Amino acid sequence: MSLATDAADQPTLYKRIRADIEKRILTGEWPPGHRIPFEHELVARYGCSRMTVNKALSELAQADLIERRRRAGSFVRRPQHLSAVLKIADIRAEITALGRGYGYELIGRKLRAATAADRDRLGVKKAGKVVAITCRHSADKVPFAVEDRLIDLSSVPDAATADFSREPPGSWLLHHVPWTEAEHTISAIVADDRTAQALDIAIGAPCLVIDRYTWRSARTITAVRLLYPGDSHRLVARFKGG
Amino acid sequence: MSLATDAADQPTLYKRIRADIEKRILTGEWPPGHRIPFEHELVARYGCSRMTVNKALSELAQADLIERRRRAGSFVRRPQHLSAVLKIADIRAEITALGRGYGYELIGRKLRAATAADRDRLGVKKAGKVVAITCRHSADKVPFAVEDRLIDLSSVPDAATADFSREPPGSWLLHHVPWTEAEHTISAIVADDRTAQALDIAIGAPCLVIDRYTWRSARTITAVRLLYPGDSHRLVARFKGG
DNA sequence: TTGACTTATATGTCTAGACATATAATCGTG
DNA sequence: CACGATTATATGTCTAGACATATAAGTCAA
Repeated sequence: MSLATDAADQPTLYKRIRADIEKRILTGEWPPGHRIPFEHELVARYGCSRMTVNKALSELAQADLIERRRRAGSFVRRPQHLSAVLKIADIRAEITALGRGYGYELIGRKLRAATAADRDRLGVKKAGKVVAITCRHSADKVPFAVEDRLIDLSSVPDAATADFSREPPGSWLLHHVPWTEAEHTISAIVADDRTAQALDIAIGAPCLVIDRYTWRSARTITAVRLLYPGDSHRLVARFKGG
Repeated sequence: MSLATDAADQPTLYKRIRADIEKRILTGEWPPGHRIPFEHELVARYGCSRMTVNKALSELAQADLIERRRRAGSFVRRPQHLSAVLKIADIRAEITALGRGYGYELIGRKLRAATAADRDRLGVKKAGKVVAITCRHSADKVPFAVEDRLIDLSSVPDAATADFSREPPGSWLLHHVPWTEAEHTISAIVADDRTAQALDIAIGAPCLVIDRYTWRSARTITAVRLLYPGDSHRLVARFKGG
């Protein structure tokens, strides 16, 4: 997101092209919806090959600054305001990567015909069976997060027989089911009786909540709610422009 | 971020390569620090040109999943754990985009020599003056968030004379100061007396907290803490694989 | 042992083409 | 005029090279 355009900072051509366009977008000179020049126009303007321009535009597209449409051109996207993007990952990998000892406990597992609440939560009209799983993840024996998950068995039949007493469902799903879309919601709640006990915190203590829904081409796979102790666990992200 | 590797879903080669590597990273098969195969090895394995492999790896690097080092190779990055990436944007634009009426109130503004706490919060050794701003954003007259901000005047001298009684400091900064790096931390707290009053919620009610630090090439620009009512406001992100 | 120099190598960027593909725009027909 | 078929075009992907550049690793001298 650098605004610099001088050759000293942007030695390479494609970065300069990218930065030039980015600047016009960020300053509002090219508002959302504005069509940016066609590749062949930029090729002419910068006197380079199409691949160089394409690399610049592809990166802007990957960063969601522009949207590219075949035959139509490339357009400035509406800014994603305060949208949060959480990389999908399973908690086991997260804790292990922190160099802490990972612990897992299956608290409950139920296989049942989907109730109205289940269908609502999964966002499906009619559902057959679902698996409901509650489990706890800990780091160095300290409760790290509690997980409350629903898996749609019509999308993932194998989940009916998977052994979740040893492997966390998140890890299992990541290995067995590819996903194409996910949605995250972050919010905050105060711990109720059950949550407080599971996380070993006081009733009324703040909790960070992440709700994640995962789809595979319009089929719901799973809905999961993760509860973290809000005053100890923090989600940190650092990112760079340029 | 799809994990699919079948040709039906991943028609193009570079996406398949990217997905294959991503899967190994996300499942933990290739842990942080692991060196992924060299470009020429992937070229041999997939039987394609180097540019195709390079495009796959470049995108993974842009997504911060891997780090590329000349002469050394490409390495799996430490996951930003459950890292949250919040696109920088100001609340005014966010509320307006939701189609709701934006309201703004400056609660307090102080220009002062930086105290020890200020320096600590801004992460600077010695600082001259700072501006401390407290304000409230509302959507359709309902409190949306309270903002508590510190601006380093040695980095942004103009902020001393800016009129924050009408324009929110976030919007002002976005228009006046380019940033190169930002860090976000998300956590949860329960509302204290002052927060509860500002957000018109009960004391002890959950609040979502976003702390944001912004730099411009190693110079701290601003530190801001945003408090949202945790049970009403939600940060949502939807993203796609592929 | 240490520091300076050299070399090998993996990535970084770029080219001038190619064919594929989605789709906006046009044309033709009922 | 409405609607289906055709065409033109911008992007999507890919190739087989090229030279640049940062740097890990090895070499050699003080």
